[in-house]
Amino acid sequence: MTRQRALILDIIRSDECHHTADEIFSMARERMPTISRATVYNNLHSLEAEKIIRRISGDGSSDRYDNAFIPHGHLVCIGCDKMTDFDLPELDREISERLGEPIDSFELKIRYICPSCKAITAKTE
Amino acid sequence: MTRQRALILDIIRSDECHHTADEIFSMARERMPTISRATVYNNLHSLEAEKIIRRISGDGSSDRYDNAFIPHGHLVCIGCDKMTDFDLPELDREISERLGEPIDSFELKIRYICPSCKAITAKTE
DNA sequence: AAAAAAATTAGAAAAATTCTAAAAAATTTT
DNA sequence: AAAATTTTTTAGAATTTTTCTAATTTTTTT
Repeated sequence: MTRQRALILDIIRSDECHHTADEIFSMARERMPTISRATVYNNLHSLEAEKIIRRISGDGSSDRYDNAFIPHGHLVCIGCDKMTDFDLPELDREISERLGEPIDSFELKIRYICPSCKAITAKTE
Repeated sequence: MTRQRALILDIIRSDECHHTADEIFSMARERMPTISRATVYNNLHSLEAEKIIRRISGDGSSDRYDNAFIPHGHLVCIGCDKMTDFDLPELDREISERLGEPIDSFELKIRYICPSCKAITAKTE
């Protein structure tokens, strides 16, 4: 556990949003101006491999990183692109039952129109 | 519907595997040597927007494209990286019930150890 | 058939990620 | 605690992936 690794982990943990590698790099730079981009990528990979954080595939854009706690999915609004967590405490059990095999992990992304975008659409029509 | 667009769609439809944009470009080149990379990307984007095909976020690597028929998830083996389809005909209804909102679409990736990798692991131990 | 609109092309540009080799930091051994 | 070893970091180059641009071609409309 190096200072760089601790910093990267702290950035991911102290913020409920899911940041891209580049955002994490920029935020890390503010607190440690010599940190290298490669270090950020290296640590994101190793932290992911150790299941300390989770990678969320970017919908088109870059991947994002998430604090890996309880299993949950992600709601992505097709209007404003905002991403929010969606609790799914039973889904991993349900999947492995349906599959008949134990699973390692899952990633679920749900595209929908968020309440505030829905309100805007309703007003315009 | 141009010849290029038809070719790209045919490549995606005539193969059960899920290819990356670059693979689709290479396959398209074999059949139409003048087709441009930008055309492949443009068409993949528009076909996705029209919901004729689906994009599957790449687990680390490039995104892949899939024939968008019935809702299904993807099994990805953490041993050999192979990706297979996994039928989930009810999941979109279940999600929108749990969410209390209609959804546009979902993408589910399940990481597990496939039967053949499991057999190899069992043998080695 | 001419005009307008849309799509394609090739290549440049941008963005995202990985690689490399040297230096620094951390860990282990003596 | 010093030396040796291993691991990590650094900076920047290189690679990979995707997007953009402006000119051309194709398609559609008038």
